[in-house]
Amino acid sequence: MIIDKAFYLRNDVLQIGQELLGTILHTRVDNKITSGIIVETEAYCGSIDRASHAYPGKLTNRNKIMFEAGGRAYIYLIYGIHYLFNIVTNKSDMADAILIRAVEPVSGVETMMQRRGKNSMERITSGPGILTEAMGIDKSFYGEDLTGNRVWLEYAPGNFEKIQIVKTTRIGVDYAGDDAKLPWRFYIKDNPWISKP
DNA sequence: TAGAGGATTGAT
DNA sequence: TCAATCCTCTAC
Repeated sequence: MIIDKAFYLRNDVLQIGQELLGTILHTRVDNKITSGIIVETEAYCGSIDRASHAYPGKLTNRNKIMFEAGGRAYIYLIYGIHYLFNIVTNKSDMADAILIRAVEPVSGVETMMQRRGKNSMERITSGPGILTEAMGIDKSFYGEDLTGNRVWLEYAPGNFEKIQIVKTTRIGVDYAGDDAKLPWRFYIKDNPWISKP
């Protein structure tokens, strides 16, 4: 079952960040469908979180999609190299978003290995910058509706009930001072696909 | 309009 | 440990 708009529009980015674990992310690029179970996320809250691009409610040309209503994709380039995929949540003017840091490949594995230039499944989607490459996500997905037919999410019945969620600090946000210590990174306990330093 | 730096990765 | 690499933001 496709995850609908109401899921993303709730005013609780931390709750949504955890509920996304175990759901399935799909993309359709070049008529090829790739899918993966979301196993690692990070929450960013624009109004109170110094690690967020939208702190403190700052609207720029880059992050403006975060101020739209939830259920859209926020894509941006980091270090001039990698695109990162974020899910916008909450109602309009509330700049909350969730970074997808890792997925577990489910289908379209051949396509993902090909895009990553690898011969094995090892580490083809275990990191925010490489899962976008594997799934064909680039800047053209900026603002894409997450209930459309290029990228969408789906509930995986039973998954959420059986997983254990680990809460810890986010990665690469040392510049955010005390907010870098917030336990807003979530991942599935013992899952081999989470990103590793 | 120029300059600094980043929600990362992979090779050394 | 460190370079790659380019877009965005900020200040002049």
